[in-house]
Amino acid sequence: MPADPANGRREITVSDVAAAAKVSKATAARALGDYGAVSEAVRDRVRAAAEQLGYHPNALAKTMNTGRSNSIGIVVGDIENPFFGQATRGAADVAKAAGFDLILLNSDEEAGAEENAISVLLAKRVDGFLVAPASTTVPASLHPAVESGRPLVLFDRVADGLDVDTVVADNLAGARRLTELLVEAGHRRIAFISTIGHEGDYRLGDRLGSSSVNDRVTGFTAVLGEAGVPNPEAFVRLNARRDGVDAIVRSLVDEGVTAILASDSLVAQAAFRTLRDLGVAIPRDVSLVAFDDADWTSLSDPAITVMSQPIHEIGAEAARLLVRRIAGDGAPTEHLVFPQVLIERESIAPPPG
Amino acid sequence: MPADPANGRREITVSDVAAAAKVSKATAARALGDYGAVSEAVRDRVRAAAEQLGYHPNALAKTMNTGRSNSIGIVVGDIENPFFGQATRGAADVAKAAGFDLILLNSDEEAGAEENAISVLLAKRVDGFLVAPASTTVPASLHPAVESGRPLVLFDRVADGLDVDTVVADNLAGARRLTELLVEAGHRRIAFISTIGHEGDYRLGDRLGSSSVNDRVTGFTAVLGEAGVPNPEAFVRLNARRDGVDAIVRSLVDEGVTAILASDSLVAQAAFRTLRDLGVAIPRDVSLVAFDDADWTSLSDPAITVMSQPIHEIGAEAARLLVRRIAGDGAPTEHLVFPQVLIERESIAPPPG
DNA sequence: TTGAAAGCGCTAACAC
DNA sequence: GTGTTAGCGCTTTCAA
Repeated sequence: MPADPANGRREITVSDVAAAAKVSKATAARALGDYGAVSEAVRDRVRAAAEQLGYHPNALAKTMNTGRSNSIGIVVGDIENPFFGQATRGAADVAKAAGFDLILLNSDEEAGAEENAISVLLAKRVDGFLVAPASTTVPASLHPAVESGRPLVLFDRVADGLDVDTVVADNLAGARRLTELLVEAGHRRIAFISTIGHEGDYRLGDRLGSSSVNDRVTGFTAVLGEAGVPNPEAFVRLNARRDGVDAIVRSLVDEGVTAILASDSLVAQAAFRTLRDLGVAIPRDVSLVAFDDADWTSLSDPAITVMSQPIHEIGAEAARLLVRRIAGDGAPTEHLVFPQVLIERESIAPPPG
Repeated sequence: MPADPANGRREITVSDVAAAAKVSKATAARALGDYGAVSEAVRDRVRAAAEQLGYHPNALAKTMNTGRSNSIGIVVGDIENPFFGQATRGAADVAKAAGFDLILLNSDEEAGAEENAISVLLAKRVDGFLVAPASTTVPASLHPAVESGRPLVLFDRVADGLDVDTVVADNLAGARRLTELLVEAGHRRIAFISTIGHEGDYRLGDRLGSSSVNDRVTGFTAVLGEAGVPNPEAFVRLNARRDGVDAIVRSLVDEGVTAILASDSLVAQAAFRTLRDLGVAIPRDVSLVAFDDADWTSLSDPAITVMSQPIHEIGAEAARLLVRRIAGDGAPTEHLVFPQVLIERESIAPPPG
């Protein structure tokens, strides 16, 4: 007695409806599934029988035949992170409008978990993938998705050497602008903090595991270099997840850094707390800027100057692109880049002294 | 040529692997699926062939036979809301550990969308449902889920007249405590604000559409009544989504209210902004307290006194319960209630004057 | 327009 | 331990 969970009842099938309506299974299926040709009379009769019996179509059986599941797999770093919450919502709305549902998996930014997620989605025969890749330099975990032939759209990050559609924000320009603001205010000792993992000290030209962080670091060090700051790479602090933002900020303050650029709002939040606990005044003692217009950044005292990204739209656009690919759009690979917008608030001041 | 998307290739099946390994389909399936009895030699041979051919199991076909899809449907109000982000993450982790994936749908707190979501999940033959019901007084949209015989666990809210498991926080006690704090500080004109929809003015005994908000209002008015405040129900402001928190707060200030209890952190955030824009000092002119320890509440100036809920744990526990039910646990319906914990900060002061 | 029959990829008896 | 044979619930030829 398969196809039924623990409880006793058997699901109503097309056969049951067909029998009740006194037509063949094929005809009942046509009437129920809205395809092929069915006379109006028969159609109504079948529908009535279905209603009467409480028929619920089995989408899985349909998928077995058509090869289409009407589901999209989405792999995010962590759905609890507001960034992914917003992107997922944007994607969900577009997907739903196009008749797709989302199967959601968290990767925790780990390649292993990501590969696992892809494999689960592959087994469930999703029609396409939406992923914020954990590693954009070694996107091996994405290969199975690519090889499956099902469309894959990357969002928030691009991946090296993978010919797939991507939807990201202009992190390079955003980082440049934020850094310029700090430099113009007179800062020279500016630190960049990110949670991204990286072996050893950061050196100019190193490729970071996330293309977006990579672009941010590149923009940051470039502007610093142009401003005549020697060894700008020495101001890049990575591995903040492992080492702790708190510890990093403390040592930065000791080292006399006068400004901090946080790579995301979670890092900024931790840095803000540490500075406050340390009694270091923002922006009088240390200036602080960040990416993402998280809600707290406009509520804190002082409010934080941020580079805002159209997160919702990035998710939505990625889904739109994916839906088009699923529909068979064979246009060349697209790489969409959304502009970021600066929101100036009160967290920048000239360096002290 | 079914079972394959737009592109040309055909998926590798158990039959292909069986042929390559020169065994029967059944044996290949046993080796691949890790069930039944297979000799080690054959098992290795089959696995090697599978690897070689690039075999990926079709979970859907498996579901057709076993009746188990290893997916759980989760219906939340809005995944962009931090509350649901956290609860979903809690649920996702437990689900994954038990071998289940999540199919995520947003209801926007509308019964229609919720019913739709349930029907989609039913068609996809999820093994169980996790839902934060849009309406707990008229849970009609949940009936199809209940009738399907597949387990359903409600979280954050209970539903009237539905014999299903629920996992919620103790909103009544939480609201009482928060209100007591305000009363003890000397407040008498205290307003309660929620986005929940309600026809006409709130009257004592009205059942609100969300059991959690209902409990909060009940606790709030009870404490006010015990403190001798006449007509406490007059201080309950609902429909804030429709009318706007901003407009409500402005009129409240005009009416000389000296304290506000926000039903959730999103309402609190909007209220905080309005008070700030109005130049009304918190807590000197108006005290403000809220539910949920959202990150901004400890970063704002002043930091907000809140009633914190174990959101992550609520999601996790709901998933744990559901997984047990799916496994066939026939124990009586459970109603889990988690305590809320008060976090005192600086947003309460005696009323002015 | 309708029906009969085959088949999607897998599991589950049952026999050997 | 292995193979044979039926299905799961649907769609899809192909005839009638």
